[in-house]
Amino acid sequence: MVRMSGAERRELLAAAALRVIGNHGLSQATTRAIVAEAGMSLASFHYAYRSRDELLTEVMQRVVDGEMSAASLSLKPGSDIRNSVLDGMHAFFDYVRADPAHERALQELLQHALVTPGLHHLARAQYESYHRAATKLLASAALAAGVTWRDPLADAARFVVTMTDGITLAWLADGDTAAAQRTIELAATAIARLADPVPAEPVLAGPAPDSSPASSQDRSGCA
Amino acid sequence: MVRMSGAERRELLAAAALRVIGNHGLSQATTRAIVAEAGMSLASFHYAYRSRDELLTEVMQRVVDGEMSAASLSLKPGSDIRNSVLDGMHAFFDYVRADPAHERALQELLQHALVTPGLHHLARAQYESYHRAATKLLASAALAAGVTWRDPLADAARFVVTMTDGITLAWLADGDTAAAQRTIELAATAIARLADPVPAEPVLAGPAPDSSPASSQDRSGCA
DNA sequence: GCCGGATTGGGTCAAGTGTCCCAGACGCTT
DNA sequence: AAGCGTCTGGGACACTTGACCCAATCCGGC
Repeated sequence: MVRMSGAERRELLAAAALRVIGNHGLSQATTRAIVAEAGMSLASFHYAYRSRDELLTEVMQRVVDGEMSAASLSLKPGSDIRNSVLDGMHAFFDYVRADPAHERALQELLQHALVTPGLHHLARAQYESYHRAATKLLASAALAAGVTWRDPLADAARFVVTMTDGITLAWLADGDTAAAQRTIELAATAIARLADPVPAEPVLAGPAPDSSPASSQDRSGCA
Repeated sequence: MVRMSGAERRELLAAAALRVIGNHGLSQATTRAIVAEAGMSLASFHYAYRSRDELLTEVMQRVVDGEMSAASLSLKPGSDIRNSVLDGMHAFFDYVRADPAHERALQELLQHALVTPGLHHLARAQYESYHRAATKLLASAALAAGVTWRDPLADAARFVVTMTDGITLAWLADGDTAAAQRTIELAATAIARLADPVPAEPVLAGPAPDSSPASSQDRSGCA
């Protein structure tokens, strides 16, 4: 097999690990299964990582850093806050549907972090990054739509992540896309209702925040 | 060790399996770990179950049947639909907080069902039972509060489960009880807003539906 | 062209795992 | 008391796993 640097191999192994976890579960993500998925040998694995635990910890760290996160919740700037949120949640859901194995992998890693001594902070960090991403998007959407959030932004962000998590879990379980989309409608309404219109006044023109669905940002959805 | 019937032993092993899964993850739920938790020997295990897979499948089936489900979402009949929903969600959350390992076990089993050939139907059945329980509770609450649900009951129920799932996941990750309780407030408002008051007319007296928090019913919350 | 660090393929080992087996004990029925 | 079905403790076996090892190869720098 072609030689490559340790850093490159680490990335390929981390990506292979996510695919094996997502398709077969964490139990089946043995070192042999991961190197087979990556097209490598065990020696290369241990050249790149000291242990399987080190690989899993790095995969989780990369998820938290956003390098391997799930769908970004994004919003299209628009005049109507509800449509903005709705568009963003649909884009998020399209991403989930495009790669459900990825979502399952994130869930498995979250559970692993919750029960593994010394790793709980990664579960917390994962949700902090989800909440941060949601906070940014809600701030951008509010600016674009000319609204303010009545509740603290952190609470609204948590509310958004609550819904994207719940929508994802139910859909992974029952595959009912139409029902999930109806839930998204209800969720968008609920989120939009947290907003108040800004009193009418001259709007200061400025560039719209960059929040395209294509950007690979921290997600504010489910694990 | 005291002798007992096969049926009794099956129940004890299933309960022990849930505890091991919740505390250490599915990977660590080996036959030896489970019998140690149950205070039995391997021979007793294999007297009760043909294999580890059979035990796990039965545990999941029992979860679906509600025998080992999570917190029941319950509602206190009241005049105000929002307070009814709020009370119920608080009761649900209290139950989650009382035994987070149980919630983690349900999550692990759900993920296992999602990736294991032949078991996906159990994941679907699990959510169907959650949705059924939520549907029943929403119907009872509406009757008690003198409201109707604008949207189809199935959609409202799915919305409820979406929120209880999301609230549970975020709390398991970051342990922020106060934030979770603020999310519950927002969720209760969002759910209550799906209701319309029934037009004023003589109310036909009838027994209030049994929906006490103590009853061990199918949950309508997270996996 | 040589050298040395980087990287590799293939193998090995100890530990753990799921499953199976068996002699023995227990308890109920006759 | 005997017989028989049920249940048990302890052990064994084949397989898998994570980690480690080593000779060999590759490739960049000098």
